[in-house]
Amino acid sequence: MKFDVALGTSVVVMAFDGERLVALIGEKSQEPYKGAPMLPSNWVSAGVSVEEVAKRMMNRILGVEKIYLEQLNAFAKVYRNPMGRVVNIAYFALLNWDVVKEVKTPGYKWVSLETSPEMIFDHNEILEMAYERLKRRVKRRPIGFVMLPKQFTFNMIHSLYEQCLRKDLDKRNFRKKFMRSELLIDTEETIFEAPGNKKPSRLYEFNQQKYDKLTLKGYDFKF
Amino acid sequence: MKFDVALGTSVVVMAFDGERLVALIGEKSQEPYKGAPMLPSNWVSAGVSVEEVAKRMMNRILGVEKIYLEQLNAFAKVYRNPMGRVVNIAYFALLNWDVVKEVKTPGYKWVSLETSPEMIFDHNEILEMAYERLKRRVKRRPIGFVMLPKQFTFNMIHSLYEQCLRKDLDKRNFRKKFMRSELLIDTEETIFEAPGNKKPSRLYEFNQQKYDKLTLKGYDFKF
DNA sequence: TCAAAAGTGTTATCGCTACACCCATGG
DNA sequence: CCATGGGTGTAGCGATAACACTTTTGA
Repeated sequence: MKFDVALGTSVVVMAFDGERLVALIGEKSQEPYKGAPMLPSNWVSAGVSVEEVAKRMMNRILGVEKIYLEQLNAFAKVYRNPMGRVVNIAYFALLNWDVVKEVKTPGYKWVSLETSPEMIFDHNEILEMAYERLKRRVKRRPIGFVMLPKQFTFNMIHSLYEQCLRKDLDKRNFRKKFMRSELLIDTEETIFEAPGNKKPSRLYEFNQQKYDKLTLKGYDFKF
Repeated sequence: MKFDVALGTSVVVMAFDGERLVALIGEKSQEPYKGAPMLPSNWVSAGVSVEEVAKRMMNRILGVEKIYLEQLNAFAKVYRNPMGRVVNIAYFALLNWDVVKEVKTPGYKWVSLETSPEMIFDHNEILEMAYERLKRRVKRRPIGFVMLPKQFTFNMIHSLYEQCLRKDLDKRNFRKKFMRSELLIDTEETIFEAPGNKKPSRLYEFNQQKYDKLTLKGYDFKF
């Protein structure tokens, strides 16, 4: 048994800025390719958990403790990193825009998923896989909510779904489908989504307890 | 950058013996835990591809070249292996029973998925994740066919699906649904599935070309 | 002609899709 | 009172699920 492989982790962090899906991009701090765009990444030393490293990194860059984090894939091609055999266990994270929009560490920035730059190594492939994963997840689990504030309008979740699935969704049918699931709580409160709007929008909350209960009984969310 | 992690791979190999789903189990060849049940596994040295190692291992044990292989997950917990930090990139493979039923290397054997033994480290968790993956895959991709002979009867694919999804499926509805997809070719041939059967069964083939063509046009298989 | 497995149709219900107008409000 | 965005209902269609008998063939 030989210990001759380096371990790293990259995290594709996604959020919804109200208009578009955005992803967090950093830049390489050392040669080679110093300054080149890359996903937020870290080495993982032998004694610590990969997930822990990913979480600490998110905390450092965005100042968040709680985070939706899920393993994406291991990227382990022999020649993916010219420095040697580096196995990258990539994660995919979803965060609430209001909480993370200010970046705490210089060098990182949010970019629209559509216009992400070319990155080092196989990081574009990782980003692509993360988007595909999001697309699938959003259809099968009520996961969109982690990208929205605790209370949100129907328009928010509607356009979030349109962005995730990259297609137009009929407003009425969308509402019906979500309402049928009975996973939303009508808070009876309203806000003006944009300044100057004529009519306020109702605010909803996701009913996590109900979802957990239904899931136990074999319910599966389908969108 | 420190190279202080060992890399290994395990493969969950599954097949359908006509009655049940089966998985390939090996045993540990060295202390500690010599003789203990484990998934087929191998070290991966720094210069070779993980997938390549997995394929070579399958070739050695089962004598197969072509194989349906897909990455399952990276298992990388700090304390998963008492010998040190071992990252295990696990794969999941599906094979045609007729081709693989004879095991070429002593120490390996097929066991029913239902009665799989307790294994070393986190190998039971890996097996469990592979089964869950199969369950999902089988619903969204016509993947069951790789576990069947080129020509198969409706009963075969029917009971394969029942085993994968672990529930009874109505014979008529199942047939209708599959037929509607038009992905099966009726070979016009028949066989007696079991010796002594009174009536022969029709043989079908999966129409891979048609599936590929439909997929390009945005068709998605749903079961 | 009988036993055994293969193969076949119909109906009721449900969810999906497509589509257009009214409502509440602030300016 | 009007302009703007928020919010609502219905009808047709296709998919699903439940259900039992007929056909074929070898023995």
